[in-house]
Amino acid sequence: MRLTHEQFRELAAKHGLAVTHQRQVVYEAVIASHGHHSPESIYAAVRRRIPSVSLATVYNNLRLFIECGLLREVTPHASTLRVDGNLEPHHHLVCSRCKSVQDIEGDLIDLKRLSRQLPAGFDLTQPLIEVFGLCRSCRAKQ
Amino acid sequence: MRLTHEQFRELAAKHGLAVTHQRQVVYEAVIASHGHHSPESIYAAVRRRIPSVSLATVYNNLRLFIECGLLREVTPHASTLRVDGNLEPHHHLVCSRCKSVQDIEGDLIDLKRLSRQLPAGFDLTQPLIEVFGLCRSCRAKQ
DNA sequence: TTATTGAACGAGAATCATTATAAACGATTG
DNA sequence: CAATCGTTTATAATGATTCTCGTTCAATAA
Repeated sequence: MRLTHEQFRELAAKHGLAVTHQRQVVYEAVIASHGHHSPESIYAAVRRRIPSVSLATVYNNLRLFIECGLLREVTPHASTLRVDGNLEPHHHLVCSRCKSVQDIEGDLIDLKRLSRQLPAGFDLTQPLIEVFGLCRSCRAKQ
Repeated sequence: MRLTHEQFRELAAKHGLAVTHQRQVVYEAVIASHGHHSPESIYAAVRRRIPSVSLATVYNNLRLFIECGLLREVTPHASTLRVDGNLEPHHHLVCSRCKSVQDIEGDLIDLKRLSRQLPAGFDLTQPLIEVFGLCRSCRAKQ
């Protein structure tokens, strides 16, 4: 805990973020709970240390941390359902900023190597792969 | 259009779906508009042919088509935000059914080959890759 | 240390996408 | 023709997320 404490102060300084108690605790809650967590579950953890915290504060700080690169977003798609009628094997190139999706053809992946690394029982029925980055126009805007 | 007409009747027969006018038109709207579309935009397209259609019908049928495999879902994550404090390079294995995410290590991808296929201007700042399939427990339930 | 100021916080309202419910409809079968 | 079953419609409900606004706090300089 001491470590993330220091770590957060450094990161905050580097990104010009004010170090508030709430931010510190939100950050520590994410780091302490390994895995991929929802705002609600982080809120629950933070509440144990700051009972008066508000859910909006958790959301605000998670967004802020993601934007600064202190955290990664594990759900980088558009927030509404998208469908694709193309059932041919192809992969997706997703822009982390504007959420646009482009198709790419070709075998990008070494399937043999991948299957060796898969955890037992995971079934790659239709190996759709998505690669994330910045699209041309978002990169230009930066 | 004639083609998707036939195509849909065949697909519907194969999956035991009733062929209703609304379904036909929803399916055709998705296929006709190449790309990755939201329920709202499909609704708009369908309305031009069936002004009385309801948005719920569009949602119902998109879900149905996805479950049957007539369409692919382009937003296969949990519907709530997830964050990850692990900034080390790693990739994700996502279960298309329960939306769980596991980490995998290793260079899965041939970056040289990938960069050759990238459209101009796309920036792979942090090449996070996600591979979709069925996790062990969802496969067991099938 | 204290005063100042802009940023951050908390509470709750508002918004938006999606799903559930119930009534009406339509096709099919007896 | 009546009964039935799945589909559609309209609308209500839900759930996640963002916004608003009054209050409080952290950073900075005196």
